[in-house]
Parts: sequence; structure tokens; C-alpha cells
Amino acid sequence: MLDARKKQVLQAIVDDYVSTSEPVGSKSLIERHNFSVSSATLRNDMAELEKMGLIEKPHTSAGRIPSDKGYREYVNSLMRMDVLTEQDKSDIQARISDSVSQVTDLIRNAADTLSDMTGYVSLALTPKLAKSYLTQLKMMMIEPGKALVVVVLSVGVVKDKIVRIPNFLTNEQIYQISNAVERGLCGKSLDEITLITVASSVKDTPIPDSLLNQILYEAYVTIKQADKLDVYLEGEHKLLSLPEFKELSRAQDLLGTLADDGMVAGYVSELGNSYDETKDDKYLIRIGQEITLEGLEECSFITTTYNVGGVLSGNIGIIGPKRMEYSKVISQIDFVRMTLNDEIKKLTE
Amino acid sequence: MLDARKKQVLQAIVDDYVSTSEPVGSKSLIERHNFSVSSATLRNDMAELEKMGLIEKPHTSAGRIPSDKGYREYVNSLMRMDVLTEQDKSDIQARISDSVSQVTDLIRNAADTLSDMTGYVSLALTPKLAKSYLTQLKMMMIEPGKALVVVVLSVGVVKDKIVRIPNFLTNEQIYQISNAVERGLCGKSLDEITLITVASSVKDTPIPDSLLNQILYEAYVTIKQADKLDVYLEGEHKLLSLPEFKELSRAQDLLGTLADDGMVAGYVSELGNSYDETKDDKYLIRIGQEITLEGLEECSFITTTYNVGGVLSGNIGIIGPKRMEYSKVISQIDFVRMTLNDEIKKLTE
DNA sequence: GTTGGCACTCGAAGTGATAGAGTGCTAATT
DNA sequence: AATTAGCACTCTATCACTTCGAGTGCCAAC
Repeated sequence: MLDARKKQVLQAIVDDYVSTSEPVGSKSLIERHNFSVSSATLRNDMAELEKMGLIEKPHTSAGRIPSDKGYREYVNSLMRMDVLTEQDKSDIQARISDSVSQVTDLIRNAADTLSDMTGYVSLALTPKLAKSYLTQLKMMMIEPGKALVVVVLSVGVVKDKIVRIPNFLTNEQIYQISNAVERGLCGKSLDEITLITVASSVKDTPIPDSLLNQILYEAYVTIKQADKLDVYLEGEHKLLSLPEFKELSRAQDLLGTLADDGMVAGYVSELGNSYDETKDDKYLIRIGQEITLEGLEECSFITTTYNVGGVLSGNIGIIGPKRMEYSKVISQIDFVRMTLNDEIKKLTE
Repeated sequence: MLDARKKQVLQAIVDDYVSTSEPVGSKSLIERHNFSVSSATLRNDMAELEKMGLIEKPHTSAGRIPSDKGYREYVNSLMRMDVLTEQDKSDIQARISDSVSQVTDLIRNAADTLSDMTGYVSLALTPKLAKSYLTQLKMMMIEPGKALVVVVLSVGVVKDKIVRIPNFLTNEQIYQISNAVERGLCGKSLDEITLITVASSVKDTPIPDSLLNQILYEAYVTIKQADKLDVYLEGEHKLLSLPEFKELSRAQDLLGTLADDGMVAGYVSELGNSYDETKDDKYLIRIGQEITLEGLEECSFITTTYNVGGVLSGNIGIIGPKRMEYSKVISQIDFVRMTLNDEIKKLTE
């Protein structure tokens, strides 16, 4: 494995490359760090690190840059954790709790804060609601032929939709249907609710089936639309100022991919399944080629989860260059996550 | 003023520059168009057009490019309108009406379509709701201390919010308050609703003022938040492939400005006030320096309005380079606008 | 295992030289 | 008076060429 000095060398290379974005050579390594050996020795070490696939040369006569594997090694065992200043902490706190009236405001604030602090792209996914259960369902007539369906879920999420109903349904009938459906579905999780459970919830109302079909279908759709994952991406343009994207075509690929919210959301929620529960692994770090989205080969993902109402969790994180101050960013994400969790708790209980 | 040939020359210059993005010279002008005069004559004409400020030279020995004033002249009186193919029309139609369940889906679809067709950035603003009036207001208890407020406006817009209420308020009391507020405010426009009108709506209920204050305030906030303008921007990354933004710094400025949704929304809704009602001016075109947003000096705005429920109007349009196929884009926007209006009508009535 | 030394490599940056597209002006032509 | 041909001039883009410097690998010596 890596002896102590090689570790130091790799660490120094990553640190230097992160801060300068220039390939780092043996000589400048000596200059910037207090190695007690000569540059020739470092050259030997670097040759070995290269053989191990941890660093690489952009071309023959250049310095070295970390490979994906090198970053991985760095992240897993070399970096030192960063500590946020009290000032930073109170700034984050203040920004997240600024003028919120809903959980989504908090999530959005958290993502905005993260993007501004790191200078990278932040992303946030609303929680998967499949496990939340229905607490209330109200239908009310707006005008003949139109009704409003309001669905309230266990974690305080509300969804509404205006739906068409048969013209001749009366206020009273709507009220009956509404109550019946609510009684039938209350306490069921979104997972469990299907067209069949919806239909069976009204089987002993005196309203003819022919009238019910349409409205039950609409109720079902309204409930199901609550399950949609929303994704929020912020700060895409900040990536343009990074040297890795000075070639327009790279930047284009990247922003093109990020523009497809759905794709990013899908990827991140997929990722969500890889959290290793056993070692309470709070972060998921994906580096370079480990990311299977096109155009993100030069990027790293760092995501974590936040909690809503105990049972539900959403994702929040950042997308930045591989060449990232991992320790700083992680500590920022960590604090944002904690603050977000606290604030959500405050808001919902 | 401009004699006929000078008009042709200006038109040809704009057309050529739009399609090639290269300064156009007298010789290539002759080659590409059927002028019955020599290049020397065109040179004289071009010198005059330049004196009039309609075209300009990037440097001494280059061809000419249209100035903002030149584009303006072109747009106002030179360009020929484009006609969409039936294919295009039915594509647009299909995309806009694809899987919609709400007005906002339509608006979003319309903006997405516009961006994809033009290859530029599209933007859409939800209508200003200030003139819409309240048709229903329901409050319902979710659990002790928490209630759901649902506001329905005349055009079928629904807003909801979970609010805190005093713990000991009963279901029955909420119901009374809800009804009283609804009775008091129904039919009032958002403009007219203030904390005072909200408060006076409940003056003859038997519930003590001290309990009412908080919940009335929350109701008021819920109503007012319905008035927020939402802006939707799509396709920012597409601008990166345009030659005018091959210098990264320009692209950065542009995307940086566009990232501030609020700023763009503010600008567009300001613009909205300049539609000239007298000549049923359906489009608003702003070219280059006419735009007062930073970083958009090389861009043009084309916006138009769409209609919701007869009285309300929102904005939709595109942001592209000054060097834009105006006639094509305008005819696309025109058709999108018409289709959007139709579909909204279908959906809401 | 470490070090100094050296030949070698390769990209970045600078320097002319050249070609080409364009202009403005003048004098001749219609 | 408008148009045209011709010509000298200007400016950029590009290509080949050179130089410079940071970095490497390797070898012989410590």
C-alpha cells in the first residue's frame, strides 16, 4: 500500500491542484510544502503513484494531476475535515430560515445558500412521498362541472387540482363522495392507493357508478400527482467561470445535461439507494467517471439526505468540478443538512 | 429617407448577417443577391447607410453588420413575414396540449415548445392576478394548532397554505370563521383585499378578537401570496452555441443575469406596460441596447401576451441574439400564443 | 533509499510573413 | 447625376517558426 510519504505526496498534489488548477510538478511541490527530501525523490514517488493509477500526466512534460482514483483515495482517507466559523454557521442559519412559510421554501433556501457558499451548482430533491399517508381529502364544487380536490398528506404536504365532474352532480353529492373517499383512504400510504382502492372506498354510497367513475379517476390522479419528485437546481452559470469549462463545448455538454431536470433527478434518486445504512454514511460522493451522466466527467457529486417528518427523506447536494475543496464543501453541506433538518422540524411540528 | 435600393441593401445585409454571423461586404452581397448594379454602387449605398447609423463596421477593413437601429428599421418595415408549415403548426399544437392538467402546464409546455423550435431561451410569466377576484375561501383544521387555507380565484387558480392557529380553536369555530371570511371577501379582487377588509368581514361572528387576529393574518397572507408572479425560463444553455457568446465572459454575464429570475420577471412585466393598445400591437420587440438588463446587449427580446379567463394576461416570449430570424421567430410566437390562448380557454371553461 | 545532474519533451507564447476580404477614393462612363 | 472600374490601402486571420520554461526520466554517485 501507500507508505506515509506517498500519502503526503498525493495529498499535497490534490491540495495544490485544487487550489491552482495547474498540473503540479516535483519542484513546485517542494517549494510549497515542507518535504524533507529532494525533488528527485518526489519524482520517484510520483512515478510510483502514477503506476498505481492515482495520478496522471496530461502530457509527457507536464506536472501531475490526480486521477479519479486519486481523488477517491484522497476523499476516503487523506483529507482533513474543515471546521466552519461561527460566522459561517450563523449566516447559513439565517439564510435558510429567511422568510419561509412552507417546507419547500426551506429546501429552496438551503439549496440557494449551498450554491452561493460553494460557488457551485446546488440541487435539491423533494422527498419521495410514497411512504407518507393520506390524512385528508376534500372535494368542493367550484361551479357546475368543476370541482377542487385537495389532498393533505401526513407530513403536511398539500396538493390540489381543479377537475371536471359531470355537470349535474350536486354540492351534496360531491360532499358525500368526498367524505366516502376520505374515509376509505385515510391513513393509507400513497403506495397503497390505487384506482381499485379508490373505487372500493365508495362502494356503499348511494350514488350510481356511472357518475362516480370520472370523479374517482380525477381524485386518483390528484393523489398520485403528489408523488412526483420535484428537483431544484441552482447556480448552473457559476460553473462557467471554472477553468475546466473554458472550452465552450464542455460547458455546453454540461449545461445541456443539467437542463434536463428530470434526468438529474432520476440519477440522484437512483444514487439515493446506495447510501450505506450500516455505517451511517451520511454523504454520497461520486467522482468523475463514477457519474454516469453525460458531460459530467469533470464533475463530482456530493449529496446527502434531509428529513421530513421522521419518515420521509429528500436529497440535497452540490455538483462541482472534480477539482473541488472536498473538505470545505462537505462541512458546508453537513451544516446545511443539520440546519435544514432542524428548521423543517420546527416548521412542521 | 431610404430609397428603394437602400432598403433592399439593408434588408440583404440583415438577412445575410443573420444567417452567416459574418460581417457582409459589398462583393458577397452581389454574389448572393440579384442586384442589378455593381459592387461599387453598393459600397456607396453602404457608406450612406453607415452615415445614417443603420449599419456599422467592426473594423476598418471588414464588412458591415447591422446596428441596433438597423435591426429596428428592419423589424419595423423591412422584413417579410414567415408562414409556418402545417406540419409545424400541428407539432406546436400537439406539444402544447400534451398531458396537461392545469393552466400552468400549458404555459410551461408553450415555453418549452418555443425554446425548442427557436433554439433560444423562452420565458413565460404567470398572469398578474391582481384583477382576479376571490370565489372561494376554505379553512379546515388539519390537527390542533394547524389549519389548511385554500383560496380559489375567479380564473380557477388555487393557492393553499398550511397555517398555525391557536391550539384551542375548534373545528366548529374554524368553520365559522372560514364562512364569514368567505362571505365577506367573495367577489372582491385581490387588489381590494387588505388586512382591513379581511378583518371587517368577520365583525359579526361571536368569536373573540384575540383569537381571530392570528388566523385572519394568515388568511390574508395566503390570499396575497396568490398574487406572486412566477417566471419560467427554459433553454438557457442553448445560447452557448451561438457565435456571439463564444467569449466565455459574455456568456457568463448573460447567464448570470438570466439566473436571476426575479430580475427578468420584473423587466418583462415592466415591459408589459408598453404594449401599444391603440394599434393592437401584439408583440413587443426590444433590441440590443434597448434592453436595460446587464449582459443582454447582444440579445433581443420578443414578447407577447396570452390570455386567461378574458381579463388576465401573462407574458410569453423568447430571448435570443440580436442576430435572429425575426420573421420566423415572430410567426412561431404568434402561433404559440394563439394555440396557448385556445387551449387555456378549453381547459378553463 | 536518496540525491544531483543532464538530456529530452512538449506546450505556451511570441514573431513574421502572407493571403484575402473589404474599404474609400478617383476618374471615366452612361 | 448616378454608376462603374480600378487601384491603393487596411486590417484580420492564419500558418510556420522560434524560443522559453517547467517538467520528466534516468543514471551514476552518495
